[in-house]
Amino acid sequence: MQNNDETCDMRGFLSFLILWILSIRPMSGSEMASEIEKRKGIKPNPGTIYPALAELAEKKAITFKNQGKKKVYSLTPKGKEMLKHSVNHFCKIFYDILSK
Amino acid sequence: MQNNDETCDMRGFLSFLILWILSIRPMSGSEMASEIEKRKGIKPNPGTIYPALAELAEKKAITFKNQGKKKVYSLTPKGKEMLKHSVNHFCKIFYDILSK
DNA sequence: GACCCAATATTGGTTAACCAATACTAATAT
DNA sequence: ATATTAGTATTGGTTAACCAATATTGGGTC
Repeated sequence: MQNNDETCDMRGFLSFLILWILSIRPMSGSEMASEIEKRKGIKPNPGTIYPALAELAEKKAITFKNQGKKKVYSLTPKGKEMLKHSVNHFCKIFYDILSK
Repeated sequence: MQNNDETCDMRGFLSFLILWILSIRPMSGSEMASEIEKRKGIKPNPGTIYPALAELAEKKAITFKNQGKKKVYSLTPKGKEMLKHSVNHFCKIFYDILSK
């Protein structure tokens, strides 16, 4: 843990976060990284974000369209289902945090 | 990932969850494990929960009182501060999920 | 077409969260 | 006081999420 007072390093949440953010709006890998930086304060490395995107694409949770030199990713119907399921799980665990 | 459709395995959230649950009410390690099972659906193993509790105790985030054969853990002022900080971080990342 | 840059991809290695199995401890019962 | 059992603790090993560094690709520009 980088910060000694930080109990919540978000490890394991990256693909969840990706699906969530893509449900707000489609975007490219580099935009994703910046969006995640806004939220977490730490920008994921290329070696982190691209394999994560590749894995989600292989699972048919996301697709992309080439747009210039970027790949604009968006959710597939399967990805939306997965996200819904994960959000349910998430909320079951943390239901009483949101109403703090 | 156990479930192929699960994007959110909560790895890395255990100590955060512990602080959160202890802020609701003090409880022992075994009770913690059951409470976590209720939320996550998976009960953490002894080899997971007790080292986590020991680490938080060493950081002075929690203390305990012996009560029968149990150790009833509760938050210290420092633990409350850490939790507050972590909840802020958490909400910064996931602020728009809670209002789904 | 040669060069440059942004975006994407890959490789190799590290770390830490977690589990399974086993050991210890303390209270209670017989 | 011995056995039992719930609770707590430990040990050793596995796995996967992540990073740092490097490589590749694809557009634009001169």
